[in-house]
Amino acid sequence: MAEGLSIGQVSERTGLSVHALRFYEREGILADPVRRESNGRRVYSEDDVDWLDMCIKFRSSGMPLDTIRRYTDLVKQGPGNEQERLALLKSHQESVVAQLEELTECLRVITYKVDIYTEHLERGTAECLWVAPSTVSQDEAV
Amino acid sequence: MAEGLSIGQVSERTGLSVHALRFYEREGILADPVRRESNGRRVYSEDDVDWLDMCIKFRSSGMPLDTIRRYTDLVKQGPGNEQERLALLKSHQESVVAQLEELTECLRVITYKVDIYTEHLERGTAECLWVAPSTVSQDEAV
DNA sequence: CTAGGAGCTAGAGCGCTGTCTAGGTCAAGC
DNA sequence: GCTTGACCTAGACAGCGCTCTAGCTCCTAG
Repeated sequence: MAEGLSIGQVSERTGLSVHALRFYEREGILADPVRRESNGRRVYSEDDVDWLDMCIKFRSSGMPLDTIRRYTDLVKQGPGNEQERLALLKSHQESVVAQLEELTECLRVITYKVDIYTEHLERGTAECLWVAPSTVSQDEAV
Repeated sequence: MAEGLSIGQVSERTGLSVHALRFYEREGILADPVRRESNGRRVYSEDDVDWLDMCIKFRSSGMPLDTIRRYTDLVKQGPGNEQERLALLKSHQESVVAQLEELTECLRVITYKVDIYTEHLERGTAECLWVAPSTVSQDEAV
């Protein structure tokens, strides 16, 4: 907070492109409308960076910008709507748990296939034709 | 395989829309070009459904259609490229593991926030102004 | 004989999330 | 004075993954 950060610095620190940073601001995803220098350049605070980091977590767990904006609005409105914030967070939490379950199941299937191919290749090193050409679909219908 | 399935039946069983099924076929995502009845209608086999189920697993773990098509092509080519198939599967497997890690970290953060709000609300049931309006940003810079 | 319903193709359109361009300002360094 | 580089705005464009429409063919039931 001592001096404030330029958009370029924030881009480096968050990993978001400067384009994305301006885009997020237009989309109302930033807590405040972002302070400006006299010349119109954006000045970000450490708090802004923290907020962005949280938004990145939201995004990368599949929360749409729309929902992030709704959450941002709730926070902007100030105290009194904690119930709503909590509801939003909880619902996203559930969605993340569901995603984790689905991903885990996908991983199970993929790992099964990886194991099968690994085994096949270990066995038939020299000639890969361990299986008759006509049985390819069965091979793949694992 | 006794009689074969119509696109509508496959849609029901896989959860993909008929639009999506035709789209996937155009995109070369199906093992074979899908048999047709004399009148041009698609006839799917159980194997096709199995293949689609696997594609759904791929998709829902973030594999782009492009990559699914590459994998499909490898299988279409028949035996001899198992190394490549395995490489593709392994790389996707890694990506899924990475996603799981990221999601887990997101969940950690979100759960932390959920817990904080829950605690706050349990404490200050009556008046929600347990925190001064000016400290909202700190509140949110968790 | 007619209406519905399922299917077909080709291709347009859409929602989301950015990314990039054009055209400009400003400040610092050579 | 001139270049360079970071920044600005408004708005066009892009990629992905479908989704939908138009206009058609069939088949079946009433």
